[in-house]
Amino acid sequence: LVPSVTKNTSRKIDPEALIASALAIADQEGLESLTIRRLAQQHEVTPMALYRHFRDKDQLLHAIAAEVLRQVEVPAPGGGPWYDELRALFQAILTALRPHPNLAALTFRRFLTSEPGLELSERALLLLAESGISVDQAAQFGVQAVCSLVNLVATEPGMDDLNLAPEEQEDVIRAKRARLTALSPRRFPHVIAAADALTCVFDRDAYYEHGLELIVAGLREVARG
Amino acid sequence: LVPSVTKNTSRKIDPEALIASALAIADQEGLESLTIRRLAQQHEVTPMALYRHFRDKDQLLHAIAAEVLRQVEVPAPGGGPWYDELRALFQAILTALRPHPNLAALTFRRFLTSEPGLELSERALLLLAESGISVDQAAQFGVQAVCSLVNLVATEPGMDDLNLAPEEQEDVIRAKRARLTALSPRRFPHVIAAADALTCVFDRDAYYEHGLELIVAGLREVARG
DNA sequence: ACCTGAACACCGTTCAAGT
DNA sequence: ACCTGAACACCGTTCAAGT
Repeated sequence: LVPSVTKNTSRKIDPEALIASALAIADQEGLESLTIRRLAQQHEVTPMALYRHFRDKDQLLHAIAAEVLRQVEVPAPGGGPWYDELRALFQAILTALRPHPNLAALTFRRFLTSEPGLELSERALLLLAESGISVDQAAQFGVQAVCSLVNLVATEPGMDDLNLAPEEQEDVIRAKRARLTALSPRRFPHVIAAADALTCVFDRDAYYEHGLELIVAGLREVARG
Repeated sequence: LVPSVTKNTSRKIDPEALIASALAIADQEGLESLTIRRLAQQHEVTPMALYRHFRDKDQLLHAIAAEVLRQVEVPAPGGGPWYDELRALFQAILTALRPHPNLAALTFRRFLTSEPGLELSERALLLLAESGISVDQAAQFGVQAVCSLVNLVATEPGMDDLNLAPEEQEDVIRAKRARLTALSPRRFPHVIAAADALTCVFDRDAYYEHGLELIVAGLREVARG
């Protein structure tokens, strides 16, 4: 299913090609399809050959998560108030994460354990420091905000089974909506009324815009004291 | 390691005891230790015997997540403003989740697919409707807030390896902190300054209080327009 | 109705061996 | 230095059989 971009004929593994196809597999078939054996097979190599390049599977996941974070194009400082700068930074992170919804959740733990993640964390903490809150509060709120950001992508409604065929995907969404609208209107009137929005995102850009606004608004408000 | 609370001598499976020990295993040894085979062994029964009570593993996970949500003691309506009522509801959810950090993340998907989850969702959506935002926005913001809530518990710093011995846990935290403080002070001054708060929560109650405040403050602010 | 036993198709990973 | 082959200790799950 996944087109092997670089057929390996030389029996030599290119570590960069390795994480590239790892990314491709996870994007197209889901994280559970990304296995050592599968990846080895795609590179026409023994599973054990990969262990020459990655200590274990966790390090492979670390590498692809770091790769996604590396693709964030950190905006140049714009001289605006801290919350506008922070919103721009978060926006850039969202832009990098959105093509990889299956990997988004994976990146969270790498914000403090990878080079590109640390770069982003440093910048976020700097901006939060400008807000006037304490260092400890900046740390907690920053981590919480980044977690929300990541989960905005990872839990986008209707993305649970992104690895299915588009038509099959529609069926799943319709089924979910049906289960909600079939509930007792006496007990769950608000759930029923919100069934559409709870099961599917119509305007994706608006979803991310509003989601980001909720995060930034919260930070602004707690910073005001 | 896990004391089998109910030794099974009758070769009959009690489904309630099943999910009880499933909860115990996940709590004490982590979600990856909760396997069909392990659970069957603890009940002195063949792995396949469990399939008489659960269609597959996902349904087992659903059952234990729903059980956690069932333990939420929904506060009685207090007549206060919507945000105070919502905070009280979220507070109650946190209280139920905190004893089960390894299961918290699992509950997110069950807020709309289990009886107790729907009860909580209905109440949250009702309160958000009082805030004056549209039904669709209430849906998106509600889902996002609940996700943040759940992740407050699931990603509490220093809880990554909760299944380790307390002393070993301290070592891990110290190691993480050391990796941060060893960074270049020129490139990552704010990360270094925040190293303590980024790796460990000193005052747990304050952590949850502030985290909850950030979530509610955001909702209040976007509701104001 | 409920449990057993053997088997299948997978995992990640170790270890010794090849070149 | 880098890859192979066989094996180990696991998974979830199917299927046919027992009682």
